[in-house]
Amino acid sequence: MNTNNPKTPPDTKEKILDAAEALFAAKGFRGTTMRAITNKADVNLAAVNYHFGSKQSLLEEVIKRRIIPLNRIRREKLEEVRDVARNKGRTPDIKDVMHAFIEPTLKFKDSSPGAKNFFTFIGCSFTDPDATVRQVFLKFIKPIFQLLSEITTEALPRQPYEQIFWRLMFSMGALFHTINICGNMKTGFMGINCETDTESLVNQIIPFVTAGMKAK
Amino acid sequence: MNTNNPKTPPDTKEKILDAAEALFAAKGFRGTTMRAITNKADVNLAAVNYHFGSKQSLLEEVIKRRIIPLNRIRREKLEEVRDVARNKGRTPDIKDVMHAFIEPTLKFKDSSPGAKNFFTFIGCSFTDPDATVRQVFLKFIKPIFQLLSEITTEALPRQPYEQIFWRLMFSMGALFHTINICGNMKTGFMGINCETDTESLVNQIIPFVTAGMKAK
DNA sequence: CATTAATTCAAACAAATGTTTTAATTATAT
DNA sequence: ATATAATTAAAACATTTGTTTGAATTAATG
Repeated sequence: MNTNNPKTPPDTKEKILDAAEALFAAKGFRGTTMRAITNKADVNLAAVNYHFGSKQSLLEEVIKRRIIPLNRIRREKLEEVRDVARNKGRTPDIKDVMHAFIEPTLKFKDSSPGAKNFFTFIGCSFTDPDATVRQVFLKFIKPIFQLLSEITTEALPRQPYEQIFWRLMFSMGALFHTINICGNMKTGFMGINCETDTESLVNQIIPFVTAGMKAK
Repeated sequence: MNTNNPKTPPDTKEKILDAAEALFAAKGFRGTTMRAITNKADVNLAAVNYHFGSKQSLLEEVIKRRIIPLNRIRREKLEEVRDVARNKGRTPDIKDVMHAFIEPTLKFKDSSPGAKNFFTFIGCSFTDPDATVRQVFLKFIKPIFQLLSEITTEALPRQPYEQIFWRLMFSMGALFHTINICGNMKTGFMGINCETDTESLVNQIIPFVTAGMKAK
């Protein structure tokens, strides 16, 4: 058995994960067939069931592989903002809070070639009509969103929780929609080249959501 | 032939449209089978192919039926904001522009029982990984988005178009995400009852996107 | 080297899919 | 009422789906 031996060339398991990730991003979970995955990965059709058990289990592994490190980064950045503020005896700046969540999320796209596909997949999955996909994502997003909403509450102590909740939802909507546009409409949309580089995209979205969170 | 005779009880075509709409919203286009549609509509399996030709054509009819009247309302409201401003020799207020687009969109949900399902379907379709669904929606949304972006440019003449474009994207993201949450997470999410009434939802989102559009 | 375990492979499986067909039924019009 | 068109119905069709099987092959172990 080859459990991540760094010497050998791309594992069968890894080849499958990469292929599935790319196809899920392009065609969705339901739209991706086992045959498409195994063809792209250049492995036998039975390999997915042999190594992962089922298509559903493969989905979970595809998601886990990227979301766990991504969530660790987001958690670190969020906690840093909170701790720095606490040490100064202040409330966190909402702009820093938004930045701590959004920047690593968008930057994540550039971290590796496969991450870009995953990034696209995230974008559609949060609103996937198929509960199968949505629930797997929600399971991983819920705790980090919990932390985000706690720190946001500290940053905006005068706003009622319901308002904070909805404004965070609006911000997440803006973020996920952006992620999705980058993934799906590269060919341009309404006369704009959507291939804007990540840096300037962050610089666009942060002022928008910050102003939105502070509104009125 | 019964082409919308108001006397007869629900047409077969209409029963199919209603059933398909509800199922597309709940399970997505790919996740909905012809058998599920015809069972729910209580018609014969062959009825969809007889009346609509194919599943794909049915999809287009489901979308057209609601999006055309919805777009007419949005267009009217947007043009009114533009014309009122012009008659006063002023630039439109961005808050009014946002309101003209968002309010009828959200209110549309309450216009009829079926509209609520369609509403949910809109939410997922804009980010559907399946190009089939996305393209049908884009075809209908593009002209109205064009108008929105023109009037927004009049309202914010000092912002570069690229910035306006992205901020509109963020606003659309917030809106679609909200639509989707209302459709899919009725059971509550993060300790908040997402069944907020439309009126207060509008009152939440308008200040958010308005502040975002004006930021800096 | 021999033996055992792990992996790959081609083929087949059962279930589900959108669509078509052909006959029965219902409505419409002359 | 009769002929004609429109609709419904049950069954079958050809594909495609995820999964399983059992033999062949490769790698690991003694």
